[in-house]
Amino acid sequence: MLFEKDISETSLSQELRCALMNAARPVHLPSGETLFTEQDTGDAIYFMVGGRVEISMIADDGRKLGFDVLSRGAFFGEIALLDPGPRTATATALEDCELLILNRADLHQLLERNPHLVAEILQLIGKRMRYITDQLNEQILLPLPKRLARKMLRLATFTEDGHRFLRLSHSELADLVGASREAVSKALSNWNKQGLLQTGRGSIELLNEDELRDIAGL
Amino acid sequence: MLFEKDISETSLSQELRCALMNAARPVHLPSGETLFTEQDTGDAIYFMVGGRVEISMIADDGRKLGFDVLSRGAFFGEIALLDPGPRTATATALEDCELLILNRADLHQLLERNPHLVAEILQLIGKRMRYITDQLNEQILLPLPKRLARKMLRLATFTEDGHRFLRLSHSELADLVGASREAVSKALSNWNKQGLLQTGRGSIELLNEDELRDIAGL
DNA sequence: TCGCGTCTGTGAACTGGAACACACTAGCCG
DNA sequence: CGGCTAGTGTGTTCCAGTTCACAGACGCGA
Repeated sequence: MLFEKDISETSLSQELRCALMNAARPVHLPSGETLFTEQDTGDAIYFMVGGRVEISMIADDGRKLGFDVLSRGAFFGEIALLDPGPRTATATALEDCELLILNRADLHQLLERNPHLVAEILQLIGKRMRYITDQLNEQILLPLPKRLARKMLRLATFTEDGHRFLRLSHSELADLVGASREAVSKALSNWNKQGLLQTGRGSIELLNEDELRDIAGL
Repeated sequence: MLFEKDISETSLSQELRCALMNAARPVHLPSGETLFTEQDTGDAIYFMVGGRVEISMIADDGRKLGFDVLSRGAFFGEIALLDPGPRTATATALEDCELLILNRADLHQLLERNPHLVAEILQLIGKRMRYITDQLNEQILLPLPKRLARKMLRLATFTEDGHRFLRLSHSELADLVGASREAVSKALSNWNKQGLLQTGRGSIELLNEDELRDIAGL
């Protein structure tokens, strides 16, 4: 269930990509900038061309629940696009980002002109719902180590030398799995000692992916 | 964020309702019967005409996480409709149910014939995503009492004498808020003593809705 | 009417993970 | 270079909620 892969650029049809390029407006989002927060209104969806964006939700007590870290090929903001109203999450740039923005009116115009794209869009939305549902499942039913291993496997990107690694601090990871920084640190340093991975400042390299997959129950 | 109300029959346009009635096939589902489970494949969506259906997810260890209890006016099964593949949850009839079933091919035909329904469908899907996202939020970030109070307020139906009540056992409720039966029993009997509600065998009547709403943080 | 199974109330022990409290380290900037 | 600010490692305490363990209580079926 590799979400990023599923909706990566390659998973969009040539046709949809073209249509989007024509209908959408390019935007630059500087690192650290917040694109929108919960309670903001807005009816635009964003497609990522470059950079990394974090999607998170802030609780009343200030706790932050990270939901995802997205990069090239992903999209976000679809809920308010489909159902106008407050956004359900906060989107922040972890790095300088290049985005394509498409608002509600644009979407409907696009679909009117290209009715055969409806099916593809609906399927994309379906995949997204699948992913959110899985998250709900995992966050509630799985214990921390499993959640952590899964999240790492999902977010890890490839280096040129074939290894997989991720550029996230322990506390960012903690937010993403709904746990405390300390708990994540402890799990990671255990796995470090066992040689499953190699922790560094703000980055983690996966050394034994199979074993991690095993821990994740995959 | 009353989901049942949002997508209740009244929230569907006259037009969409008519189109559905024509395109969809009526089905009867006897009490206790399971309509589909996770891993089943299927590409149909179901609209509820009568009865109650429970949507739940089963963990590897057998634990059950209830997701929702739906009644007249609600729909479910939309994920596999939009994105063919395994179902993400299990649907079981709590009572005898009357349903309308619409499969993927039917949907696409319907949308081809009535392209202006696309917008409404997309919005319905958007609302559903909103709801699932909220669930994710609440389940992870809120403590048990809050979750419990919210769930009860959401699921309570009206009696003829104007009170609100729900027909669920403590363990069913526990599944729905992702907690143990005992924890739910304890919370409920506390509130019972405080006069906020009246517990009975398999049913709960809400006496002080305002106070409960307060506990729920709404 | 008597069971027997399901639902409910409530304790007691246990535990995963949070919160708190430090010590230590790597980089960054003046 | 020295100091300052994240980021990390690890121990201790604490607590919400689980698990286990019963004891009623209601209600249905024979």
